[in-house]
Amino acid sequence: MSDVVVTLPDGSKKNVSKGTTIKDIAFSIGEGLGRAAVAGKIDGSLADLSKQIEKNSKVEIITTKSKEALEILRHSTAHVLASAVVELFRGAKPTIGPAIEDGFYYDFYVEKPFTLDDIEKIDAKMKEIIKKDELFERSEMTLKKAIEFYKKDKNKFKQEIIKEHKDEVPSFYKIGKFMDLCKGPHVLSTGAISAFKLTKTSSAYWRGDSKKESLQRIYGTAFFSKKELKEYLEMIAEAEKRDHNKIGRELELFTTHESVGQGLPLLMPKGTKMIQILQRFVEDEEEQLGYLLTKTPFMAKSELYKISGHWDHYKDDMFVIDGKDEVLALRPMTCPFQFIIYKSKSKSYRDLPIKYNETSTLFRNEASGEMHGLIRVRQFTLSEGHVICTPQQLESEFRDVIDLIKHFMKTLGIDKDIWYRFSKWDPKDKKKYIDNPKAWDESQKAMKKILDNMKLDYVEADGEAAFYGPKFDIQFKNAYGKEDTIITVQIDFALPERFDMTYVDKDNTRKRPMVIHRSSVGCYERTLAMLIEKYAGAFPTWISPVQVKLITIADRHVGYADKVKEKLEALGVRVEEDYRTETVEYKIREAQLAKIPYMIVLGDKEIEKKKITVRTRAGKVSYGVDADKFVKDIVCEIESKKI
RNA sequence: GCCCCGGUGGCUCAGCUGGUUAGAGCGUUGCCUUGGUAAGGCAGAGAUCGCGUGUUCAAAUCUCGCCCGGGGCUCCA
Repeated sequence: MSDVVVTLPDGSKKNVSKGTTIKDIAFSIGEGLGRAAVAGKIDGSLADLSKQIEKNSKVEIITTKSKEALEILRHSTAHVLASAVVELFRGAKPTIGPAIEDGFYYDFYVEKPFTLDDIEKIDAKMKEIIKKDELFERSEMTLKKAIEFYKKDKNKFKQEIIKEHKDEVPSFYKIGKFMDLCKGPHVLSTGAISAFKLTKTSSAYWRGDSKKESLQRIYGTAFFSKKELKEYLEMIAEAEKRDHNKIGRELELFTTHESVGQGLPLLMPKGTKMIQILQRFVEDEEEQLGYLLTKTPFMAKSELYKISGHWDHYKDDMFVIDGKDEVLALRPMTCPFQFIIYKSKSKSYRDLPIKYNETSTLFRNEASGEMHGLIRVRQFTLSEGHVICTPQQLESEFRDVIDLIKHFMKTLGIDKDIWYRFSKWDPKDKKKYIDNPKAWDESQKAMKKILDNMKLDYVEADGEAAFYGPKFDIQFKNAYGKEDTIITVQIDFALPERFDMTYVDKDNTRKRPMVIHRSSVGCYERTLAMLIEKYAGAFPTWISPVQVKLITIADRHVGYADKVKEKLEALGVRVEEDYRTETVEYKIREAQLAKIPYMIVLGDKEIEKKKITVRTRAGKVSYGVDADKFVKDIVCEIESKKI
């Protein structure tokens, strides 16, 4: 048999006979490598361990340590899941089952949705398949045969996939009796799957299109060891303890009530206090930067939204009101209102840029399954603003906006928890986007150029733009790992024209200004949610709704405590008292659970010496502290907004 | 809008293969007690068991519909 040369990643070459498998190569390099091998790469493309080498090529061994290996394992587990489902549920049609960030899922077309019981049965069946250690056997079919195969199986989804990839030879993987269309690669056999867990079910649309068939999705995850799986599940449980929806309610920041309605949280005094602090901070900082505050109506006639394009592109998401003689709608955005203000008087190039901001209350009629705590609501308050400028000013104004956002993120201590996304339009989606390909192209190019000039690190996303222009989004992940946009900055080419906004330039001609739609801290509700999860409720002092908790040991200390409280409050420190007849340790514990930055414990000694005892929430204790000095320190800390 | 899970005093939960006045802990109210060491003592208040409907001699428990909360899909600040 003739030899072929394989080149390994370290550059070394190896002569092997034609038909040698990747697995053999791995073992020939070393016993350990052989056992750790999951798959391989031939000339850069992934391949099964059982793949035979046919010609001179570069070969790489993928071991359990690499990210790709984990994806292969998870995707292989999805096959096992599909095998179990097909065996247990007659008529279940497998569709797709990819590996995702933390695991995998598989979508099935079934008559009846899966219940929790079904999941248990599927789980048990999967364990059986794994125990049998079935081989993943690869085979190929002609296009015609493959379609025939799925015609017989009445699986139109797979047929659709095959037709979409009609330039490729359809490959199949078989475990036991279950054949599944798949590119691969997979682990050698089901026995390689040692630790998996099915995590949740949901419905999902075929091709992610809500007009297409509803499929049943099963999510799961898999790891190379039980220990890693356990650690992962513990990590998830830990993250969920930070869930703003849980601790936000526990800390009495907000509540909901069924009689108020979905997506309409009620901010309680403490939550409102936090938002007030944030709002004042934002409005003051923006005023320093030349922003002009506006206050515009919560609703307008449909005419306004027809001009802006909301009526055509956004109506489904608006609350439309019957206003007796006219049709009104609650505003989903403030831009049209601020544009009307701009237009109320003619503008010279000398006036630009004009920067309006508004702490605007917005209403969006989200689909009923969308609402989530403070993150996704039907009424929210956005730090919204519009920079109206000349095209020449666009780049520097855009930079200023980003700098402002960075400043706010840093102040809130979340600058390391966010990342950037450049959101572009989808030319195929005529309903969602204003149809003006030339303008889209120009504005997207303009934004990309600015972003690249600023050397910002960002990911690109298609079909995520606003209906009127591309967006630069600041993204974060919630306690469950779900991604959300916290802030967005948009370059708008469409609305200045629709509203016929102009300015008179140096040459005495009317010109079209550019508009930057921007937020600075995002919407207050969502930002609050993010802060709760970031700090697990233990907020930096300056934003904490209760900064100091006053704890008395016995009733006779209450008089003095009141005096201390007065002193603190006179200087704007937010104090909460706890004069109940409970044990001190219990009160302190409770205060710590409530994540309060400082606790003052008062007893006879403190009163005699006219001093206070201060404990931090971390447990650090300072005895005999002068109350005035403490107040000074805390005010200093708040002023510097140190974390 | 679609799928799954849930809704029992302010909170956390038990009861839910239908059967006497619906339980517990925490919280809360009153009195007593108080430098306590993960919860001082005693007494009390507080629940149309999410709402409606049906089945039944009988429903917190079973049907169906609706509302709200949660996890996903779609969508999105």
